[in-house]
Amino acid sequence: MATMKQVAKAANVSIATVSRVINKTGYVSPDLEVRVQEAMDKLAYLPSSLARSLRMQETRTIGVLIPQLNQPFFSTLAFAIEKSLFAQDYRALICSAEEDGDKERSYVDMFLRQRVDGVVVVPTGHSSQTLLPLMNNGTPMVMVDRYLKGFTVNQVFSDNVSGAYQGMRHLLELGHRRISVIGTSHYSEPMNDRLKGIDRALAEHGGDIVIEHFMSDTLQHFEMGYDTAKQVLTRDSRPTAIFALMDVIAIGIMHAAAELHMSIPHDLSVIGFDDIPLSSFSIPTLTTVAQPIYEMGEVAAGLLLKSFSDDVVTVETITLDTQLMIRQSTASPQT
Amino acid sequence: MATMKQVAKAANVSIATVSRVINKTGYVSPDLEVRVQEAMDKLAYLPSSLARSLRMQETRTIGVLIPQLNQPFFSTLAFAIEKSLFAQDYRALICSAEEDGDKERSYVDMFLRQRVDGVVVVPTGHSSQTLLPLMNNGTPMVMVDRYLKGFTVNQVFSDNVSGAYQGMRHLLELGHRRISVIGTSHYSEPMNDRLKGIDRALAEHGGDIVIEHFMSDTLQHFEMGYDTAKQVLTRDSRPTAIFALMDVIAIGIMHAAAELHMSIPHDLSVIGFDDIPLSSFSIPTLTTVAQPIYEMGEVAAGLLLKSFSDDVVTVETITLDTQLMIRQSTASPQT
DNA sequence: AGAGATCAAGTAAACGTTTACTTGATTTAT
DNA sequence: ATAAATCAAGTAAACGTTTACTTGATCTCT
Repeated sequence: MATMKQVAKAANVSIATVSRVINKTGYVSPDLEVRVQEAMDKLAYLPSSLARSLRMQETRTIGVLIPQLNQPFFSTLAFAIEKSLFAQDYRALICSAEEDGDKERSYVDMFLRQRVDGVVVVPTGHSSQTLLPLMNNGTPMVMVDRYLKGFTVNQVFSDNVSGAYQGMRHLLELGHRRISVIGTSHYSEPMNDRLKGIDRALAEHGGDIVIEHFMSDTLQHFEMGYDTAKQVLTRDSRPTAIFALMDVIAIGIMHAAAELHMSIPHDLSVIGFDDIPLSSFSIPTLTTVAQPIYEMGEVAAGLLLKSFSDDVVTVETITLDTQLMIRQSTASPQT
Repeated sequence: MATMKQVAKAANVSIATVSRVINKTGYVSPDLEVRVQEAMDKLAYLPSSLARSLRMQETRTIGVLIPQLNQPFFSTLAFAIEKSLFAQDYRALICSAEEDGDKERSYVDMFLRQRVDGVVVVPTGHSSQTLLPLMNNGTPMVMVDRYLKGFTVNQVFSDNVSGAYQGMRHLLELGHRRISVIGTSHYSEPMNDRLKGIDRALAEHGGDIVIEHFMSDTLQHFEMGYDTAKQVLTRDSRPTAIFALMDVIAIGIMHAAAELHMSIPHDLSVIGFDDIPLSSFSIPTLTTVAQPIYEMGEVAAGLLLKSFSDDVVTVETITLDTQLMIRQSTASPQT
């Protein structure tokens, strides 16, 4: 790749003039301008972001750290963030920690070395230590989906408590009294909130509900739902409904039910959480609590970019609404 | 973030010594070394990749350009590439062109500005023009999955022809004679190869087969399969089997069949292509032609990195084997 | 003991930009 | 007509590294 110096020589001007043409900073006479443009075209010149970033002390790059990219919810989120950032002429460095604290830590290091202007992070939650270097460095940060106590940063969540509450109410209103909850213990704050919402619905309803929780920490969630459901559904007193704390888990559950020749929703109701695209195309379609995934990404990106222009440091927590999507996988239990 | 100069001052040595400690290049006496280490720890110093890249004329960054990240096949591929690169201490700049030539072009520009050391690309195929700047710049490149005529670069494919051939033979051996093929026309080279494999199986079999192709170019593939299947399955003479050229399409097809109260594989056989994780968990599980997605990513990354160390420029084309995964969605047709 | 070799550590140039400052020509005002 | 103001374009410093080259002390050998 050519350099500015070479362009300057080809156009027979100084490098300052070339820079001014590129960035439209300062007046350049028309004839010089065309000479510079022609030289750039001829040399297929594109300015070095490297040199520019070094000089400007700004990289226009944002670190995006996700716990697990091979999961529809997170890949959609990352994708939404990248898209929003790109539209504002920022790059995204998308990384997957794979629920591994060490990997997370090493990506944080990488962000610092790359001198990213900010980060959007969904913490693994393995340890709040891993993100501390970013805080100490004063790197602007937005946390999405999961939160970490002791970090006062911008945050974007969906309303997990109210979402789970709605979902549970739906099951209770259908008449279910024996219900299992299957979730993941991986960094459990949003999971805890969902359990909290479930508890609230139970408390409100009162009485005679038999409920059991199964929290596992397998990484492959299809399988996790499958394995747990197999176990739960082959016992003596099986539940009439299962609340899966993630859609991918629900898919695994439905698969297990099919294998056991149980028909959904006739023999078993299943409700999920997230509303990944697949949920509208599973068989049967999945009743679920929709998170506004795309919007979460957009809001997170917006919040971060806004914090760049703000001169005072403000910390915001934005909670987005969830929505119950009633589809085919839930019905009243057989009596 | 502190700079090397500040570390040098804190340790009371020259910046050259600091650099030598960091990179373990050249002998530094033990006492100086600990002083430098302590200074770095105290200042939480991490070297600037920016400055280092500028000076070294190497960024250890690879551009990864994918046509559509919100698709399991591609996101898995991107993920595999990132993982392989990271293990070799290279960063990945993952971008999704969303099957849009302009977006692809603008990411190519970004790669050049960022001075990436190489690229791994699955072209949208909208125009070979978009990738030309990379070629002209001499950026090392590996193409995966889709190919572009006129580009002599390293390539990694799976054997689409043979895969589709195997898939089609499977259907024919089961006794299907009326078969529909549903695929996407989006950059169609791999799709064409799959059709070629299908044709070969037909030719070999001879005679009485009724086959129809439906190639669409919708971006949301679940819906595409759904819409097309709805149309195909409600006609007078419906096929007894559908070959979906991608698993995501097959999912949509199965959903349409369910809505039409057709049982799979009893009333309709469906076979897919790709073997995304979901295929083992759909109901019924999906017979499909497996591409070694993860391996494709690893091989592509390896090929690129190898080309860095090679002094002579060689061009390799690696074709990986596909494998027929027979699951529940295919059976002999009712007679 | 003294010359040459060895080598630890420092100095400074270079990577490719941006931009404050300088320069010298042209315009404006008296 | 001349001094001041304006302004287009150029010069050079700075961003934070790496590394060729320099320096000066210590070691080795006769």
